[in-house]
Amino acid sequence: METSADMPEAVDSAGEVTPSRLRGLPSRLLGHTAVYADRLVSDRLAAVDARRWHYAVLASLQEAGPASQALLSRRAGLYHSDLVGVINELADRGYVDRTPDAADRRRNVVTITAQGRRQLRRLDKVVASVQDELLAPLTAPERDQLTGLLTRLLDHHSGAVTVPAVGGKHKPSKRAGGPTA
Amino acid sequence: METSADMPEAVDSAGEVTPSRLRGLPSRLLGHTAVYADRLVSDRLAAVDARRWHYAVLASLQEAGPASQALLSRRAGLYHSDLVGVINELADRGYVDRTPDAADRRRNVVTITAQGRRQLRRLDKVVASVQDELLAPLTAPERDQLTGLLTRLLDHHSGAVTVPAVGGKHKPSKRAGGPTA
DNA sequence: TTACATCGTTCGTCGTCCTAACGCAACCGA
DNA sequence: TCGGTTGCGTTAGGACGACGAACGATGTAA
Repeated sequence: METSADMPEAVDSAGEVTPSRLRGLPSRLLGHTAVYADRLVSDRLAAVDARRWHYAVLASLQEAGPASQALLSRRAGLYHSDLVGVINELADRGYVDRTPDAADRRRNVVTITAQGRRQLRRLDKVVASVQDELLAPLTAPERDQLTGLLTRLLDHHSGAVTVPAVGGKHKPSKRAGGPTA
Repeated sequence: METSADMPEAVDSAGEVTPSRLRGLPSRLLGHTAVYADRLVSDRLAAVDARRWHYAVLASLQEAGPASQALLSRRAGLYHSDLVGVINELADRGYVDRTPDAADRRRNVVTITAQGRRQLRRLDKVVASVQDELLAPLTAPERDQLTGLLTRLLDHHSGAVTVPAVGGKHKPSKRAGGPTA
């Protein structure tokens, strides 16, 4: 259809309408809502001096028990490079202990502390309320639909070994190889 | 519930299960799928020497006609700071013209060229096929459901003037003020 | 012993979102 | 006609997340 492109004085008119090509684009909707969600979560967590990964790591420790950093990074789904800082922060706040493993001196064993458990419970509440805030406009069954659909997308793309390398002509393509999550 | 946390030898066992607290979290699902989608889109676009913003800007020019950079940035939803580089890239490739506006010498009028239109058509195909790839596991009605739900979330949070500033105690909160998009 | 894999850590890249400031030009009210 | 405000394009930069590369120290298997 190509909505008329050669209208003259469209330079001004302050029309700030999103192009129709973009308005319904799933990838775009996904990206935008994710940005909103991230901001919401980060802000709410910052109010209790926490970050997203704090929750993931504490939850992982609580549910699956003590772990080496390598294992922990696989379980929580963040890069081992980035885990270091998170563990530092959690240790500074007294939420986890990081002690060298006697059995394998390469490893650190990370353990959640009593304070860590208390913080985790606090975060549970914050996270739950943030989900509620995020999904406010949706009814309960709609929320289930959404998480169901997203879960299926995620599952699908996790088995697919990521982006089968299209035509790799122009650029070295960057970003190949499946993620950890 | 608290799934047993004090199981002994959980340090190894290579169990890479995502904690149950995280598995169904909408904000997390959203973030992860968005990352996947972004990567998919970026990779596919890179194959035709394009980036996400290229598409947004070309689409905006095509649908709403020539515009100053300021207006364009509002329409396409990217920051004027970042627009500069995008326009440079598009101009380098001959997809847009950037000419000073005689009527208002502060402005540049950005116009899509014939080549730009051709590229846009190319990108249309790429983008469409990427959506298909992204939503592969979903049926047509399910896809509609998903975009519908996401749209509603987005609409809701767009009117809400963004994050009503919770308690602002620990940190200066960073990131206040509503976004452009 | 030699070769290789793993672990923790540091550093650096890239893209996105967003702020701040600059010089310039246009506009508006006095 | 002037002076202030506002808008424009541009540059520089910070914060943050996903991700890669490499290194020394350690474990493990040939």
